[in-house]
Amino acid sequence: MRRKSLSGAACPIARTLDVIGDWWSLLIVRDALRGMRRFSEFEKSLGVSKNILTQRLRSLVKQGILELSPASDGSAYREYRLTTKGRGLFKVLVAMGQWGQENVASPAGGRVTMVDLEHHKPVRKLEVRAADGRLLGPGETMIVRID
Amino acid sequence: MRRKSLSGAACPIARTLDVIGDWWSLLIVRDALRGMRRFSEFEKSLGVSKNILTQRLRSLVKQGILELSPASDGSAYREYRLTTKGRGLFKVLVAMGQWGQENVASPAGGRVTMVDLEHHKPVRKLEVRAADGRLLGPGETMIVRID
DNA sequence: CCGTATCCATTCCGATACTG
DNA sequence: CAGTATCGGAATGGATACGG
Repeated sequence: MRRKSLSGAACPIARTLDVIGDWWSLLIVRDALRGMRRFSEFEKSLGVSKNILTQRLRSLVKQGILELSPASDGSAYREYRLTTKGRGLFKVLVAMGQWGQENVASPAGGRVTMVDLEHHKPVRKLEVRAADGRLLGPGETMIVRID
Repeated sequence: MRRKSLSGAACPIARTLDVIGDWWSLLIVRDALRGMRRFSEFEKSLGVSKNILTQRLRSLVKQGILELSPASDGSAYREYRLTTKGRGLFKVLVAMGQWGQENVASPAGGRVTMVDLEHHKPVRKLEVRAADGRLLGPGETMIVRID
């Protein structure tokens, strides 16, 4: 039988996995966040076959994570651009990247520890204070969203 | 042919997906973070068939995300407990949960906006100040790790 | 209760050839 | 360049029966 759909799950994590919980989607979003927009760019970066890439791109467009627009360089082709919804996955990718760097052996190095999601670039210095006024110290970790 | 392995990828996101980028692993980790430890608990919660669950649990143990220990209640069976490495995925799950709540229609409500990873519980009030001294305001979002 | 073993359907993925 | 069409192998997932 086929895989159960999680789209109606009460848990938002399950619903997220239902949308981007496959092998390629998040990697496509990662590349899109890096600025890739063209079919051939994704194809070369991922080393995925054309038919699979077509499937995944179509699915991401359908989900409202990517959208198609005319090419910006005047060529006859279209581009895949992230929507606001798609850019929201940046946080998920940052978390996965950090975990991977800390927990899965890598052939190379590099670290990003703080990221300003509004401007999509690293933050060098940041002061974080807890509710009781205490200043957070080295080693402490948080995910923060300002409301 | 078979799926390419991403285990040697330079990108830590790809390496992470190589470890937990399948349909069930993150949901098992989610349940483990909620306190589940027994085979039957996962089985009931996920509605997954026994053979698949066996496979996934074995894989997670092999990856060092779960570990087996004797049952704490005196029964003859074993428990699956998260390792430190496994608990590190908490951040990934929080990010996915937030994205799902904001971007995928749900049958129910509920929100968690700030989480203290050290104590694994929500934070009610938090003040965040950028490098230039500016106080972050409503709507701004960051992922922060104190170094 | 905690799996293992088997079977089957579906899906995924890669390779290749082809088209406008 | 950007796909579409088709193929086959492999992995995935579900159901069920069985065993310690």
